[in-house]
Amino acid sequence: MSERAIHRQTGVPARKRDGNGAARPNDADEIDLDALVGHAGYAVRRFQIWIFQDFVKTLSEVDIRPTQYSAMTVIGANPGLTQMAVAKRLGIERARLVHLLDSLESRRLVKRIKSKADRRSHALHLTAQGTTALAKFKRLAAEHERHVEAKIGKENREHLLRILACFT
Amino acid sequence: MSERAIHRQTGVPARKRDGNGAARPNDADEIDLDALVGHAGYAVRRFQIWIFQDFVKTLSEVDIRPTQYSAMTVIGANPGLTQMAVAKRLGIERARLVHLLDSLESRRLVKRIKSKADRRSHALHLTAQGTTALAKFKRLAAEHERHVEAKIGKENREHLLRILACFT
DNA sequence: TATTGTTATACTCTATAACTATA
DNA sequence: TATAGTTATAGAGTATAACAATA
Repeated sequence: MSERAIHRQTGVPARKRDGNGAARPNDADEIDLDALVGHAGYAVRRFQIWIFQDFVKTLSEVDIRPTQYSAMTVIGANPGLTQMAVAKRLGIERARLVHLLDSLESRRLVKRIKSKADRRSHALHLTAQGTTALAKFKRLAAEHERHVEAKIGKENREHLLRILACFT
Repeated sequence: MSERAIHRQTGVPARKRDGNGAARPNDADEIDLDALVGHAGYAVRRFQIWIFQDFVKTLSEVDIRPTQYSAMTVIGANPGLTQMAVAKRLGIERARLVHLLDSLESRRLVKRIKSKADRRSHALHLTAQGTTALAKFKRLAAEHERHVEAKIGKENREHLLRILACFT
């Protein structure tokens, strides 16, 4: 056996020459991220992917994704909002919100009511079923939040929320 | 003029009844985010969108997006990496990386070299032109990073990097 | 004229599955 | 049989533009 480091899982040499004159550190923990380590955006993107996947997994039994959850939460707390208001508040394209509400409405979680004051717009409400469901979604989302806490630490999570409060 | 609060920009009444019995706080700063304020994922998502857009805008003159930048940076610092190694290290699907490299290769920024050691794989390198270009991309990315610093503060940015270091 | 909701299009990104050529 | 790269597909998300109904 060579004196060269062997990858723990694959048993493949961690580094070798390929005949093109370049070292090939194809073992993930040896690859230099270079400038990326100083970019907040890179860390945030990786974190966001982790959070997204944990959220989807934790709420998989109710089949609710983050954007659906955020829309229902805002509608639940502010019954009667128009689609424009929800879209602006959450930073979602109004065209995108149409499909999102279509899916929630077809599941009888949300309803659109024609506004009498401005007949162009809809007043958004949770259905009775939607209200019950949202309570469960919130319990599962709180469980997801505990996963975040376990991953980065209680104080770090709270600090993060304070740092990013200006974006909400 | 009514005594009711008027929206600063639109001059539209901030709150009104729509005849469906529900208050409609359709003014963005009056809408209650409810449980969302306690979710790290919501804040992170909003932050990530802001960062993404600022990055794309700051690097628009060179037409480079965050994922392209991260791939070129890693290839530049680790010449000879295989596609699999880059994909795993950056958390990109290997199928997605194919198209990403196609576009970089067609712009003569990156080249694939058939590996002699394992003829299934490619060794990735920057071209001379790619090396020069990456230096400019890095200068612009540093400028973007200063925008982040200006937005959340120097210390908060550094703290954020430390908190999220475990995801890079 | 401007706005709300809608439809449509295009492009990015994520997530798979399957194919090929190699190992 | 397993892996690297590729191709293809589907769904989510982003970014536009245009249209009908209404203001």
